[in-house]
Amino acid sequence: MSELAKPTLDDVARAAGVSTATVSRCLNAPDLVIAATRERVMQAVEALGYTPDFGGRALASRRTNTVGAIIPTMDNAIFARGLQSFQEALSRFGKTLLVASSGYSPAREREQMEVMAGRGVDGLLLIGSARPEASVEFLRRRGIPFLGAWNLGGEDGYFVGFDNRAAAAGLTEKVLAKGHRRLAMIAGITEMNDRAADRMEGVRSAAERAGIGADQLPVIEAAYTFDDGARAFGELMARSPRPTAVLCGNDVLAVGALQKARELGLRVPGDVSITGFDDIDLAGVVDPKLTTVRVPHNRMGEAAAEMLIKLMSKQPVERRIEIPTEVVERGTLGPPPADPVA
Amino acid sequence: MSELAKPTLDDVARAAGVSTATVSRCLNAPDLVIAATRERVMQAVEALGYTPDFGGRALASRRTNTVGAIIPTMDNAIFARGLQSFQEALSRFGKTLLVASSGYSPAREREQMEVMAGRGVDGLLLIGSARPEASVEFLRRRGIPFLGAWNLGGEDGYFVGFDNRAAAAGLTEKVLAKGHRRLAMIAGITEMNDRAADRMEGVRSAAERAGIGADQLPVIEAAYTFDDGARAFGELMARSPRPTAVLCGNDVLAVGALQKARELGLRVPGDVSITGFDDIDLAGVVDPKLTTVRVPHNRMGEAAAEMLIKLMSKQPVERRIEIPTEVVERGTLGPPPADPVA
DNA sequence: CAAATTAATGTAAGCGCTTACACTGATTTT
DNA sequence: AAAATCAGTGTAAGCGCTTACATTAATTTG
Repeated sequence: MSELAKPTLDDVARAAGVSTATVSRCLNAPDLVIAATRERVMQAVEALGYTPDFGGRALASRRTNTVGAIIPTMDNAIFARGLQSFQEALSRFGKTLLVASSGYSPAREREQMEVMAGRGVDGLLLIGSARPEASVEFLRRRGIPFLGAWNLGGEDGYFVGFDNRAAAAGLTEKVLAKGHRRLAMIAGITEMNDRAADRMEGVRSAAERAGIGADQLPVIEAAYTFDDGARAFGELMARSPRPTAVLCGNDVLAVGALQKARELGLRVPGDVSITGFDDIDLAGVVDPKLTTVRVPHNRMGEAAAEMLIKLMSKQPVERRIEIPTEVVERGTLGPPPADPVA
Repeated sequence: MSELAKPTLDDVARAAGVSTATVSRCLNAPDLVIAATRERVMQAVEALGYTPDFGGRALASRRTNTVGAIIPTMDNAIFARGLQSFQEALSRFGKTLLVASSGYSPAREREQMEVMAGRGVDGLLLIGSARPEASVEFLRRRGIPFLGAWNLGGEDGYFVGFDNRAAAAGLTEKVLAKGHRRLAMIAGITEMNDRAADRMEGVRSAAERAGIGADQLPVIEAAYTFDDGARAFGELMARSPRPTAVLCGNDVLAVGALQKARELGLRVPGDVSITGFDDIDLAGVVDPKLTTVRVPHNRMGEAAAEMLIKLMSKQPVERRIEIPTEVVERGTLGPPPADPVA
C-alpha cells in the first residue's frame, strides 16, 4: 500500500555493487556483461522491483520503442480489427502502441501527427494516402518513418493494403456476369477517403468496360451508418428505370440498403441484388447473407507492423505489400428479375 | 525533404533572444510571461517548427500526460466503442492514449501493467475487477491511479460501469413476465470475467426469486463467437424438457443462437425466445431484431476519462459511477408456446 | 523618497538513462 | 617476453526539459 519511491538505475547499481553503466548493459546488451555480474544485477533489479524509466531512456537513447497509429476511429470494425492485429504484432517486438483518432479529418490528423512527433514515436501508421502534402512533408522533415495502410497509395511512400479498385471491379464483373445492366452504387464519402474513392472507381471502370457509361450508373455517396445506406437505397429505388443491382461501398451501407429493401417490400435478390464490401461479421448474419468482398484486416495489421518495424530499423523493405481480397458470394446477389421495373 | 535536426528549446531560446526558462514558461504557464515576450517566443517556435521533446519533458516534470488502457481486445465492438470515446475525451484534456491488450489473460494483463508503468503513464484504465491481488498491489506501490471500467467492482477501488447483475436480472424478469418458466442461459466464459459472471448471477437470482432453482436452469458457457453460441443453443434445444427462452450473455452469442434456431426450423419467438446483451449494431440487424440490454459504452468511455483525470489530479471523486442500462424489447422475445415440447 | 513588494526574466541544477571513452587485467600474437 | 588485443567494467558527459532560486527593474508603500 505504501507508495515507494520508484527505484532508479542508481539504486540498483548500488545494491549490486556495480556501476550504473553495467546495470544499463545488463538490461540492454546482456552479452557484454559476464554471467556472474549479470546475475547479481538481475537479483537487485528483482529485489527492488526496478523498471526502467521511460523518459530517461528516451532522452538518452533517442529511441522510444513506441509506434503511433492515427486512424479515423476505432469504432468501426474494420479499423478495430486491423489495429488489434497491429498492436499484437508490435507487442511481440517489444513496441508499444500510441493511438489517436482523426475522425476522418485531415486537419485533425495533422494535429495528431504533431502530438505523435512530440512523443517521439519511432514510426507511424496512417490510413490510406489521401492527405495534404504538408502533412507528409512534416513527417519527412522529422525523419519519422511512416506507412499508409488499408490501401495502396500513389507514387511514393510505403503501403500495405488492398487494391480496393481492383476488388471493386472484380465484384462488379460478377454482378455483370449475372446479367445485370442497370447498376447503381451507394458509395462511402469519397472526399479525402481513398478507399471509398477507389471502390467507386473500380465499379465505374468495370461498368465502363461493359459499355455502361457513368451517366447510366447513378452513384450516391452516403456516410457510414445503416440509416444513410437505407436512405440512399430508397432514393435509388425511386428512380426510373429502377436499378436491378446496387453495389455498396461497404457492408454497413449494404445492410442499411437490405433493411430498406425489406421495408419497401422488395425481395433480395429476386427484385434487386445488393452487394457489400469488407465482409465484417454483420455480412454473415443478415438474411439473406451478404455477397461482399472479404478484406482480411488482421493479416493487414500484422503485415503493417512488420513493415513498419523494418522501416524503423532501416532494413530493406518492399514499397508496397498487397493483401489479396476475395469476392464472397452469398445470398444477396442473383440474376436480375425477368421483368425489371422500368 | 531534408531531415532537419529537431529543434530544441535552446534553439528557440536563442532565436527569440530569451532564456530557455522563458520559452518553457511560454509553453507551460503563459501567464508568467509578458505578452510581448511571449509573442516573440511563439514566433520563434512557429518559425523553427518546434515541438517539445517528450522524453525531456517527462524526465524533468515527472509527468507524461499519457494514460494507458489495457483491454482484452479491440476486436470486440463493446471495447472498441468504449475505448474510442475514452480516447476522444482524453484528447480533449491533452492526454494521449497508450493501448495494450491482454487477450483476457490476467498474466498478460500484468505484463502490460509493467510496460505501462515503465512508460510512466499518469493513469490506467482496466477492465472489470477480476484480477490477482498482486496486480492491484503493483499499481498501488507504483502510485499509479487506476480505474476499473465496464462494470462495478467490489469493496475498494474506483469504478465506472454497469450493474451487469441488476441489468441481467431486469431482463430475466421481463422474460418471466411473458410467462416463461423453462429458462436456459448461454453465458460468456465467466472465469476471470466478472461481466460474464455478473450477468449469469443476475439471471440466476431473478429466476430463483421466481421459484426456479439453479438445477432447473441449464447454463452453458460459450466463447465469444457466433459458432459457440450456435453450438450451445443446439445443446440446449436437445434437452428435455426443451427451454422456451434462452438468455444469452451477449449479443454475439444470441445471434449465433438465432441462426441455429433457424437452422433447426424453430420459429423465434414462436417456438423459443432468445435475448441478448449489449445492444451492438448486430442486434438491430438480425431478423427478428434482438431483444437485448442497451449498454451505452460511449457514455461509459467518457465518464471513465473524466474520472481518471480527476483521480490523476487528486480531485475528489466518487468511488463508483453507474451508467444506467435499459432493456430494449424487440422481436425475439414473446410468450412461450402454448404447447411447449416436453 | 527610501524601503518593501511585485513582476519578469535569467541561471543553473538536476530528472534517469545511455554510451563514448578510459582503464584494468587476462589472453593471444609475434 | 614484450607487444598487441580483448573482455569486462567504470567514469562521466550529456540527452531536452522544468523549476527552485537569484537577479533585475518596475511599482507600491509608509
